[in-house]
Amino acid sequence: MASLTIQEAAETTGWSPRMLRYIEASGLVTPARSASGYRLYGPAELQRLRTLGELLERFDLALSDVAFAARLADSDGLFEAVQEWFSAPASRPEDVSADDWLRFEQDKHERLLAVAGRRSNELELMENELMESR
Amino acid sequence: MASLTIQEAAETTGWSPRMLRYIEASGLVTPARSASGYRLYGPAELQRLRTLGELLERFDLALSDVAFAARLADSDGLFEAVQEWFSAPASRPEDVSADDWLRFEQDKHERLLAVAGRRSNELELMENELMESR
DNA sequence: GCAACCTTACCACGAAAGTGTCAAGGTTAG
DNA sequence: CTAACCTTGACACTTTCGTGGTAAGGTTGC
Repeated sequence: MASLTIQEAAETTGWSPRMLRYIEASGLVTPARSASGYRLYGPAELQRLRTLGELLERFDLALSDVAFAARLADSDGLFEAVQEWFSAPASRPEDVSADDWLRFEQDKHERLLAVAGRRSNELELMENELMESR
Repeated sequence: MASLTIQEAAETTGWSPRMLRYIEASGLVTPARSASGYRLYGPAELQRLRTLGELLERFDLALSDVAFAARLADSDGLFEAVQEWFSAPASRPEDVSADDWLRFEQDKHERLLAVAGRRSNELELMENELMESR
C-alpha cells in the first residue's frame, strides 16, 4: 500500500535522504524494509518526519534532544534516575545541622543508585504488557 | 560554614572550577552569590554536583541531555509538544491498537508531569535561605 | 598591602553532532 | 539491458559541546 522510497519520502517531508538515514540511526523514525532492504516510508513515518521538523524549529531543539527524550521514555531506570536527581535536595528537614544534612543526602544518593540499578520499573512492565497484548 | 567557594566546591565534588561555571551556565546547578558576587555552594548544590557526575556516567549521558531534561520539566509547552510527537501514530508494532497506545502514552505523560510539577519549588528557596546565613 | 582567592570575557582545541557527497555494488521498472 | 533508483561505508566539513587556559580586574584575610 502507500509506502514511499527514501527519495520520495525526502521530497514530501523536506528532509534529505542523508538525513532520513541519520534520523533512523538516531532511533527516531524507523521505516519498514522491503525484501531487498529498501526503506519503505508509510503515512505514519511521513507524518512523524514532518512534525519532527516543526518540533525542532519551534523549540530550537537538536535531534539529540529528541533522541534523549525517547531514551527517557523507554530506557530502563533512566527516567527514575533523572527524576531523582531533580528532586534530590527537596526534602531537607530544617532543624538539622549542615553536617547531618550532608550525611542524609549521602544516604539518599546511595538509595538513588540502588533504584537506578534496579532491573525493572513500572514503565517497562507496562510496555511489555502492551506488546504482548496482541 | 554553610557554603563553599568555587574552588572548595571543585575539590569536594571532583568537577573543575571551570566546569562548575559551565554547569551553572547550563542551568543545572546554580549556586547563590555573596554580596560581592562570589559563588556560594551549599550542601544542596554540592550533593547535586556529586550525583550529577554519577548520573552522567551511569547512563552515559551528556550535560546537554540533563539540561534538556530540565527544560522539559519547566519550560511550558515543550513537554506537551514532545509528548505529542511521541504519541503521534508512527512506527510501532501493528498488534498494538491505537487506543492502547494512546492510553499508554497518557500514563507516561502523567508520570512525567509529576516530575515537572514537583520541580523548582521549595528547594531553591530553602537553599537560598541557607546561603544567607553566612 | 600583599597573596590568594574570586569575577567575567575571551581564545583554543578535541570530540561529537549534523550534513553533504562520493564510491562500489545490488534492485527495479520499462 | 539500461537508467535510475536503492544499499552501506567512508571522507570532509561546519557547528556545538565540553574543557582548559589566560588576561584584566575586584575581594578577602592576615
